[in-house]
Amino acid sequence: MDSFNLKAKQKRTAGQKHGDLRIVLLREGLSLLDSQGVEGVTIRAVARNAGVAHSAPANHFPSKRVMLTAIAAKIFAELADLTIEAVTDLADKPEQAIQAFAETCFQFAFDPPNRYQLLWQRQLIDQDDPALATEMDRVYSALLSLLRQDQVKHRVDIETDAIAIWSMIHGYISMRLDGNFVAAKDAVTNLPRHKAILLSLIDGIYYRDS
Amino acid sequence: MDSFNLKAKQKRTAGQKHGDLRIVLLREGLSLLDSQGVEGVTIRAVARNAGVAHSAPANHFPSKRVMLTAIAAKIFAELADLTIEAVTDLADKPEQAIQAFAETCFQFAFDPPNRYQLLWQRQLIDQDDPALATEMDRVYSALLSLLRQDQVKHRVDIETDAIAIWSMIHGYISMRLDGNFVAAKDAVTNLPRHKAILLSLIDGIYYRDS
DNA sequence: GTGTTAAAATGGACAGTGTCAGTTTAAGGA
DNA sequence: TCCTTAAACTGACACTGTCCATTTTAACAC
Repeated sequence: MDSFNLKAKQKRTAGQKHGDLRIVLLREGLSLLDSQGVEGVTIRAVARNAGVAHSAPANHFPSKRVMLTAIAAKIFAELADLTIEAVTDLADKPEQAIQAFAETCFQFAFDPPNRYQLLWQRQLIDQDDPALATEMDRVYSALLSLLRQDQVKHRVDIETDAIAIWSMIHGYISMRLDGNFVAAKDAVTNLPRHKAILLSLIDGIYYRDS
Repeated sequence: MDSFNLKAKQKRTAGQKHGDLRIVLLREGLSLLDSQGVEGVTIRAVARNAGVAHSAPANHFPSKRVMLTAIAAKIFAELADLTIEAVTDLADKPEQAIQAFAETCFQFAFDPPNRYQLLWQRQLIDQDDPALATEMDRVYSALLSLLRQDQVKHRVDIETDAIAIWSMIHGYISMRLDGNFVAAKDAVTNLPRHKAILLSLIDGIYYRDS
């Protein structure tokens, strides 16, 4: 009933009913993504769940594409935070760092299973969006700097190694999310398959020419 | 004007105006996929291009999903033919065979760029469709039998190696098609990057423990 | 030839979508 | 107190996939 409420009021610009509809819309969009998949995230459904008119989101997102891009940026930011944290303090153990990086991506992609897929749907989001690109670069840079820090003589370009690692991680996740692979253990190593597939690649990178 | 025409007529069932609208629809659908991407493939657009009413396709495909699945099966069949042909006569040269298999996938995915993507859109097609699954298995089996034929002692399960190879191929293609990677040459080997990324993996598979 | 029949093609309708236009509401500054 | 302006509203539009009743069409039995 005093300065606190006053401040809150002062932050609201003219015409606003919610404190900040944009934040509410992003939250409801993410909720719909988790519960119904990306096709459940319609402008009108988001507006319904937020309790506003079907055209209210247009004031905050000029198109559905922009709204989905904003949701994807949030998801990317979370992935970037997790991967960067996972490889911290593993700079001198590149093989472990690669495994930790990959493991983080796997867990992130499989746990709430609809989020990861949105990140790569070019028809739905604008991958040139600056906010999105920044977060995407943070993930890729984490992997790249991890390879730069170690002392191994790379037979191919460091960027090629990074692309190889990322391609395998992303490819395996994509196939799993599409339902083409199932979670399984490798028959020889008894490791979960997502760990086992990295073995050959890491061997190829770190033990070649030896 | 004789038995040949008669046979053609006898094949047509009652009510048909086109010789076989189903085939025409699949052709127009593929054409729209190539020219406008998967979002251009609407039932009504396919019907328009085929010169029939918007509801005519319903007689041949009970839903859009089924129609897209049929298109995807055609695409998969072509990929299967190409990959199987590519590894023929390379049974005793597994490394070359992997490269040939991968190269075929790359070319197929990049040349008309919209076809490959449809194959993995679970929201759009039914990957449990028998016709589709059969063609999908032909591709995977080509890779799997290629690994089974050679005499290398695998440190991991053969299926794990197959999944690793396929994950990398599929992951790289996906990222390229999404616009996240660009065609480039590896700075060290001077190979196209899509060839270079396979090097580490093949090294890891065929030269480990040596 | 003449009906009969059943598949195929038709036009119309429906709910849902993204987007746009015009209108109303409400907060903050003059 | 009035005015400005951003936000939210109602309503409409074209488009989509899907369903419906109807009509057309070609093969078959007689």
